[in-house]
Amino acid sequence: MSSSPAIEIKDRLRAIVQESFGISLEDFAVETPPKTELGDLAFPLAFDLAKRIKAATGEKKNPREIAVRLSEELKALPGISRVEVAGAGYLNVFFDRAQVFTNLLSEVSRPAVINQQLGKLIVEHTSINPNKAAHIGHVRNAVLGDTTIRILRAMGETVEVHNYIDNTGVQVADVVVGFIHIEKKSLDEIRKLAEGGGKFDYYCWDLYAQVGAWYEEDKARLEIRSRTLHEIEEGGNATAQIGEYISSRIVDCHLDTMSRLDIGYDLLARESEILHLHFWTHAFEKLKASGAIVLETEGRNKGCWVMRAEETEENAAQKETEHDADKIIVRSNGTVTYTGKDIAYHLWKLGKLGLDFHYRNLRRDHRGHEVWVTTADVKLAIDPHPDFGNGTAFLNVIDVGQSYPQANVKRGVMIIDHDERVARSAHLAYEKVTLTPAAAVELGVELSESDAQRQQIGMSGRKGLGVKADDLIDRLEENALKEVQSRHQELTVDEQRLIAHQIAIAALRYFLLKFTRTSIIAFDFNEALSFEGETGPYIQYSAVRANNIFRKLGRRPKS
RNA sequence: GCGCCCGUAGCUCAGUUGGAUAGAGCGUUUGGCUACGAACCAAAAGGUCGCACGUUCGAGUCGUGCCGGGCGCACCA
Repeated sequence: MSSSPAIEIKDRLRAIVQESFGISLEDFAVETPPKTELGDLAFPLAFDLAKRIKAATGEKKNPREIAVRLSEELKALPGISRVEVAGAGYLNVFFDRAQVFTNLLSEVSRPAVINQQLGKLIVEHTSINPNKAAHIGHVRNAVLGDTTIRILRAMGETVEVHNYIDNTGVQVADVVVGFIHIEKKSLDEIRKLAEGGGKFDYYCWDLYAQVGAWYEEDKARLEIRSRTLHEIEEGGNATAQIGEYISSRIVDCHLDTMSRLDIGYDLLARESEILHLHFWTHAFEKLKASGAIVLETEGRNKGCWVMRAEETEENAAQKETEHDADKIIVRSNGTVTYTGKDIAYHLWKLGKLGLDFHYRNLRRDHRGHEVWVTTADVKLAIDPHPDFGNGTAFLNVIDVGQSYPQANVKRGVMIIDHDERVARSAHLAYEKVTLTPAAAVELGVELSESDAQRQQIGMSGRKGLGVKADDLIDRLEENALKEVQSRHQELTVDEQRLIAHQIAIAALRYFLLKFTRTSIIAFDFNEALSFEGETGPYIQYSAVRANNIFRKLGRRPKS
């Protein structure tokens, strides 16, 4: 058997059906019978065939008869010990288990094929605002992205991993405001603080929450925010320097946190470069030339360049009424919205922009892999560098709340160049991680009466409410270390720590993946810290035991 | 108002293109470490798959309409 027994049998069945009934099948169902006595695989195919034969010829066929005929043809296939027809027409297959197992074993130990069917995929994940420590919700993003990448690579695909750094956004501006206007610190003082050994990302976490409260006290202070943001966007001034320094240090912290989880990146693409290297100017021309955006000369959006909502029959009638889904790309004051900047970035990702970043090395990560970062400064640029961008599709791991802007980004890119590479690009959406009231209390949060009644409480960076990633990993490692020490006193402390670390990250990664992407995870400490039952450590335990069995057999599968 | 997501055992969740008696973990109860590692295993109890109608030989799964919870629909990102 070549690939998997199920696929082999399916192929054979497809051929039999074509030959015997003249019907060409697409994919069809395989299932596991409810009891092992009924077989290893079951095909409810005969029901479907009966229906199709009746539709085509009007002839009524008994599903059971069809199943019997299929079973006789199928018996000869190697790896099958027998085939039975059960119930009203199920086709149940029994494996020659020894042979199937042996084949599977050699299959598993074979190296991954080089597939490359999809060209170079660009997967963007993590993309945390560089103004405070990463929390558990950010880790859900990173783990989902990293695992997707591992699966694609295991399938032989080529993947380039991006982490988008929004270093010129409002969130960075807020922390800059905190340092300058609340703490009255100079760049040197901030530098001293960041390099002083404490956790700078934790410091900013608290400061960011303070800034939120500070604005609340006096709304007039919001003027300071927009002025600060403007200076950061423009660059080349003292405020921008502070912003640059803070966001870079926080990115370091994020990379350290992600390294603990064995997550790495190829390229950090920074928003400041998208601005300063005029990516937008080029994208703007393309958007205009393709007719993707139009300048409104009247109405509410007068003076803006907008991407018109897709006209469907349903909304055509509503077009004139109050709700209008047109997306503004350029504001009437001439500045670009985030959607516009993201369209420019995505055109670059697919090699459709006609411009490139400059690049420099940032660091080697925990695996010794070189991480690159974009730069606008030619003097800092390192050449040669890997060929970034020019992907054949992009996959963006971004929370589901951004489905609407993400859809607009894809649509904008699609209008400029309508090809299948864009069509198969996608927003990999996931839901957020919230806190159970119990978890919030454990974090020392005082709950209002209405909050205590709720099933879940949203994390809020602005309020400083959330489970920091490093704290959680620390707790997991401590718990795991206790367990390891109680079982393996013969190991050195370093060995114990290494094992505890591996167990801890398995627990966390598995915990974040075991839920459907689109379901909200209400974070519970007990559940997340558990090593028993349906957990990562249980899978590790199973793998270790299986390996020990192979070792005792005198051979082991390559992992 | 429009759109999206969620609703399945006491709790947290699986359930692939519609298929046989709706599953797992946690928790509860019972039993098991001189056998392949007890971070485990064996077993018991536990269900109006939110509600209703429809399509189908067959619906947790598809359609329509409701109910409950959450989130989008900015000249924010």
